[in-house]
Parts: sequence; C-alpha cells; structure tokens
Amino acid sequence: MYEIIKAIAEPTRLSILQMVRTREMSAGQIAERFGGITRPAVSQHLGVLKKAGLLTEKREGTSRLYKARPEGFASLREFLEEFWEPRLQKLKTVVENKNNEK
Amino acid sequence: MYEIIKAIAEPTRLSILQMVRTREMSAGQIAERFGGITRPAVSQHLGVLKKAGLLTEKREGTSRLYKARPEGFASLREFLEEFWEPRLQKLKTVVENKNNEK
DNA sequence: CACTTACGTAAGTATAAACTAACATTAGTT
DNA sequence: AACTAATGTTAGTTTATACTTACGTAAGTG
Repeated sequence: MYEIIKAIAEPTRLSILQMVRTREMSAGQIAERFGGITRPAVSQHLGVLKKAGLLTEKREGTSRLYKARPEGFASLREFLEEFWEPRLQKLKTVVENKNNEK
Repeated sequence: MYEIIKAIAEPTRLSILQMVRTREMSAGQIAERFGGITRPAVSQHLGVLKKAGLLTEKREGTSRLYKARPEGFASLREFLEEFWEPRLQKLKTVVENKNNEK
C-alpha cells in the first residue's frame, strides 16, 4: 500500500497515470510528451508504477502499451477511506464468526 | 496538493496522522510512542505534516498539541476522486455561465 | 532571576530517489 | 543474417529526504 502512495507522490508519474487513464499508450508516445526528461527516465517511472500495480503492460510488436489499472487506484482510495473513517471491519468479522459458532 | 501526497508517503508520518486523528496529542506524547527514532526527527515530521495542512497546532503552556485537520485530508481525497473520475467541473461551470448570460 | 520542561531549529551525515549516458534485448524488415 | 525500431537495464552522478547531535527558545516553577 505504502508502495502505491510513494508511486503517485511524484509529478512525472502522476502525469503518466493521467495520460494512460482512459487509453493505451506506448512507452515512446509517453516519453515524447515530456520535455527536459529522457526516455530511460520515463521507462524507469513506468517500472515504478507497474510494480505498484498501477499499470498494465501489453507487448505489441516491438512496442509496449501501457494503461492505468483501476484496481490499483481503487485500493489506494479504499485504504485512505478506511484510514480516515475506520469501519471496524475486523471487529465486525469477529462478531460474525462468533455468531456462526452458535 | 502534491505536497500533501508527499507528506503521507512516509510511514512515520502516516502513523502520526493516525495517532492524532481523533484526539489531540502533545509532541512529546507522539515522540514517546516511536522506538528507534529521536524526538527532533518526530518534530520535523510534524513540521512537514503541518505545512501540508494536515495538522493543526495549539500551544498550551510549554506543550504543543497536535490534531489531524480533516479538511487537509478531504482535499486529497477529492483530488484523487477528480483525478480518477473527472466530473468535467470546469465545463459545467462554463455552461452554467452561458445560461446566466441569457 | 536561575532552573526546568517541552519543544523547535540548524548543521552535518547517510541513504534513497531521480536522472543521464551507454549498453543490451526483442521483434520486425531487407 | 545484418539492420532498424522500440524499449529495457546498468553504472554512475546529482539531488532530495530522513535522521542524529548539538544548540536555541518560550512558558512555567522555586
């Protein structure tokens, strides 16, 4: 979880995520859109995002197409929600199990 | 906004936030609960959180009491929501203004 | 006013993150 | 098989972050 937060705590990566939120893009297309940053740097950012579960990678010919992975982002939002307004989910589960034992 | 994300992208600071989510705590009380980390380090983390708008500080005698600031956290969640599922708020505003002109 | 308590702040250091330049790899082309 | 295109990976460098130790400060206490 903490890996996800750190992944989005960087402007370049946040931009990348936004680019590929609704459409697939190749690594090259993504890199083109950045001024003052090299292609390998973008490639490394893509690696961080992918490792955090925020991107899917699909190989197509010599290209690699990236797209945001909604589940990764959802888990972050769930964490923040639970962090801020705990629903006592664990306690609820314990109580339910107790009832099942009867 | 980016300052907020970076602020929570650190385990110690996330722990601090959780500690003071529902109650006020003094800097000393917070520092006590960490093993293997000094008081000044905690103090610096408190500074980062405060600067990001995630904490309020209240002086009481020689102590300083901290408490999480819900608005700061809310703005992060709103950002993430808007980031992921844009509501076209700007377009909506433009349309509304057009209507008012009539 | 000296002393303590509860802090913050500054200076310096170690570690981690972001970046570039050079090299490696994999798929397609002639 | 040699060549190009698209991209990843490695090594090394710079910059930023987290930390510790030492010092400064503001509010209360004898």
